Formats: sequence, structure tokens, C-alpha cells
Amino acid sequence: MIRRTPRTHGEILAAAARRFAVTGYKGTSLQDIAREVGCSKAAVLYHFAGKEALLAELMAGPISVLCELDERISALTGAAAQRVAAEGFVDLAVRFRGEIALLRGEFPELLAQPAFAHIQRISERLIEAMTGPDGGQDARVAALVLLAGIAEGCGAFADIPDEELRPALLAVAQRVLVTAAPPPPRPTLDHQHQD
Amino acid sequence: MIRRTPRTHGEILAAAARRFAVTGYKGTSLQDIAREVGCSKAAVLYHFAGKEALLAELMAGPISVLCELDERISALTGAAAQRVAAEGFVDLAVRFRGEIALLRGEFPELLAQPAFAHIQRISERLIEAMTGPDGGQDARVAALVLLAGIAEGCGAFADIPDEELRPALLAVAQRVLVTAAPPPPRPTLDHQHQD
DNA sequence: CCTTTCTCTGACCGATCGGTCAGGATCTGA
DNA sequence: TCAGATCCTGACCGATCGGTCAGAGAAAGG
Repeated sequence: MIRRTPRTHGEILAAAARRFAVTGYKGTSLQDIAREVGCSKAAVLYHFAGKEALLAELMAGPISVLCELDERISALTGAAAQRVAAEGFVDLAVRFRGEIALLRGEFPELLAQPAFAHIQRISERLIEAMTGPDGGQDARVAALVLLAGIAEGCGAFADIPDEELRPALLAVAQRVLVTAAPPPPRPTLDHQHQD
Repeated sequence: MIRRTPRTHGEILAAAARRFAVTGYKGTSLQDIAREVGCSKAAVLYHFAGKEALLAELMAGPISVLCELDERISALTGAAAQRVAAEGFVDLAVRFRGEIALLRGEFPELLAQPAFAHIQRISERLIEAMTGPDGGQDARVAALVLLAGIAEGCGAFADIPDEELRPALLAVAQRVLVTAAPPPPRPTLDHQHQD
């Protein structure tokens, strides 16, 4: 009586991840997943309550890590919160880039679902933290570009090993975020400078 | 006999843009668009050959500008190509951020369609140009994050006026891109592949 | 007036979606 | 051997999708 759902459960999950990564969540039908596994669509729905449950189980890992990150950040402010948010998000993106990639830009609509409502709030707090102590509009734009860029771009980073991707993304984050208000010595770019 | 399609054509187009911006391309049905206009679904299909034609007409502007940018870049190399690519893409994003936003992360699937195949190629060349003369993996990661971040993030920039958004994005681009490998500037991190 | 052209509608089509259901295998434990 | 739980299937459901079609209604021109 120990064997709950022998091997098909995991197989279906893996197949769903593969399909989602290729055609996106909405673009993948239960039929597609069933075909990938080599079983019937009804079998998929025997192991999982529905398509949404499939996604929820796939995203359980990154979501729990994201929640932990949110709690860590909520205890901080200013530059400390900014640094932890950036590093934490990079770590999360590197570790779960496969899972994040399979959402393929469907964040807005998926986040609109009540099941993922808290993710929406967390990402907003993440943006706020990444905006940093400067707090200006430029800093907020930078934070948004960084967050969206990492989230959307990490689908293209599948072939880069973790130990190379992490420092690369950290370097980008360090460069892009407005770390403070003080005037940096470097001139800001504009169209009219020497060629 | 002059009046081709009086005003409904433009009305339908505007309504489609509004709906696409809210629920995405795939997430918007012709019924939704018809409801927004206040006509029947058949009327929408009377003015437009199909849903795809609707999108194509909406994206005609940004696509033509993107093609121009591609041609301009193809005549350049190295740092010059990088600068033109970054500035050109920022300009494009600022100017057409409404149109870009209504794709809502559906780039991958839409680009997979044969009708948008050349866009795929152009974006790859854009990445290559933005990677810059350094050419290392870190530079490529930075370029990807920037491109994806601007494309995905500009949907959140609707309330920022052009004259504020452009310099903000240019500043981000200048910071994030690995500008060069030459001697004077700051050392690139962990990058032992030059001779 | 009638005819033609343009604009638009409601009904309808086939396909596909997520999901349900009755029941057939297959296995387990007594 | 039989009973019951587990695993899975094919058939089916209602909803919705993009798209078609015959024809109604209005406008224009003779």
C-alpha cells in the first residue's frame, strides 16, 4: 500500500515541464502533455487535479524560495534591502531558470489568477527594494528593466552553467542598479559626445 | 466611391490594441474586440482578413522602424554598432512601447510564426551588436538582459513621458552594456579568455 | 422607381480546449 | 479464488476559438 503513484506522476510532471518550456503554459494542451508521456489525457487528469495543479506543482520550488526572499527583504531597508533583493533574485533565477523559462512571458496573466496573487505583491516589493535608496524614477526604471530582463532572459541561459551565469548576472545587477544618490564622476550618456 | 472603409476600420484597430494590451494577443478573442467596438465578430472579420492581420497592421510601425535599425547596424561593427543598437532600440522602445507592451511576452511564440521570422533574425543580430566588441559570455548575458528587460518592462512605463523615459533607459543601457575590452577601463570580472 | 455596392448581422462550421465518467485492466491481500 | 483498490482508457461533455456564409439594411447612382 506504500506505492502511492508509482512513476507516472513524476513522468507527467517532467513531460509537462518540457512542453511548457517549448510552447508555454497556455500554448500547451493536456493532449500535448499526454502525447509526450505516451498516455491518455485522462491519465494526466487522474494524477493531477487539472492543468493549473500541474503548473502549481512545477512552480512550488521557485515560489517557496521567492517567499523566503521576500521575508528576508522585508526586514531590511535601503541599500541592504537592495543588495539582498538583487543577489537573492539572481540566485533564484539561476537556480530555477528552467521553471521560470517555462512561463515564457505569461507572468502577467498567470499572476492575475488569484492562486498567484501573492506573487504579484512580492514582485512589486522586489522592485521597490531594487529601486534602492535613491528612489528616483531612473532608479525604478533600472530596477524594472533588471527584473524583467532576468526573468525573461533566463530562458536563453539554459546552456550556461550555474557557476558562470551567476557572476555574470550579478555583474549586470551591480552595474544597472542605482546604488546611491551621490554624484558619480562618470558623465551620463547623451547623443552629443565626441566620436 | 471614395469612402473605402469609413471609420470602423480605425475603431476596430484601436479597440484591438486596447484589448491586446490588457489580455494579450492570444488571450484576446475576436468576440472581445467586437464587444469593445460594439459590433459583431463578423464585422471585425469584414474589415480584417483575420486576427493575425489585425496584429500585423498594429505592429507595422515598430516593425518597419526595427528593420531600418537593423540596416543601419549592419553597416557598422564593434563599439559603433553597439552604441547605435542600444540607442536605436531604446528609441524604438520609447516610441512604440504601447505596441510592444500589447505583445505581453508573447514574443517567442509570435516570432515562431513564419510571418515574423525575420524579426527573430533581427533580434538576434541586435543581441550580437549589443554584446559589443568584448564578445565574451558576460557581455552577451548583459545584452540579453537589457534587450529582454526593455522589451518586457516597457509595458510598465506607459505613465512616464517620453522625454523622461528615454534618458532613463539610455542610462541603464550605458551602465549595463560591456562597452569594451581595451586597457584603461575597469577590469571585467572573471574572464580569462584573451591573448 | 430599381439596381448595385458597401456594410454589417446572426447562424453556423469544424477544431480544440479543459474536464468528466463509466468501465476495463492490473495488481494486492486475504 | 475472489474482493477491492489502483491505474488507465475511450467516449463524451459544454464552452470557446477563428473563420465562413447567405442575406438584411442602408446608401448611392441611374
